[in-house]
Amino acid sequence: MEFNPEIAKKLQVALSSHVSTSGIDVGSVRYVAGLDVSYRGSSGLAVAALLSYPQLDLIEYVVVKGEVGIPYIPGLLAFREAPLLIKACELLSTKPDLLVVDGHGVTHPRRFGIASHIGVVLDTASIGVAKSLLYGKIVDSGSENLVLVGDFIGGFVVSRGRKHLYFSIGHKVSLDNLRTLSKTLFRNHDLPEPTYYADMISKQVRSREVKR
DNA sequence: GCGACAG
DNA sequence: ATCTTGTCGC
Repeated sequence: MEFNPEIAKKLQVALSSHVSTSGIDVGSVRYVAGLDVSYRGSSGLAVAALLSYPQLDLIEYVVVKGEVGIPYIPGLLAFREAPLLIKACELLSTKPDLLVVDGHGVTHPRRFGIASHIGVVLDTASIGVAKSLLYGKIVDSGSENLVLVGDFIGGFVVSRGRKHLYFSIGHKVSLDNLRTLSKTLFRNHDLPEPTYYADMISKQVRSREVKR
């Protein structure tokens, strides 16, 4: 059976009802996983980097390689990347209390971006961190640039270095949780530490394979 | 119909 | 995301 974009969209609409925006206790979070994928043609390399929280030290990482048969279609990114990322996540020896995903959560046309998708599938709290806006309207509240999806606040913009990062609610996370995380997930880079590690490891493994 | 469009 | 060297700036 081939990939059907229209059916995929209906699936997102249906699954979006499972997203929870009620908060967790960030104070009890001990492990955070950063998720990212790099490519070499149609070969995807997914990385799940596990870090301690709030120390943010790298504890372990899992790399999963596989052929990606679905093309990138704005709004349907999860169908291309989530399968490999979920596998990598499940192979971690310790279950993360929070997932930091490359991309958006509820700031999505059907309120079900890849961060929400993975969070719901793994029944784990998650947030999305994207480098550009996909959907929603930016509104300056005076203290922050919020991302509105309809009349719902799905996230906000974080200025880090010279770039803007779009933090969004994924699953089982509240706006206040997101605010706390946006201030405690950074260390010495422009990206949240979990994302930085996942991204770094992914590209490192990829270039290491090109040489052999 | 036109433009926008995560990675 | 990826193709790609050096270079400008904090």
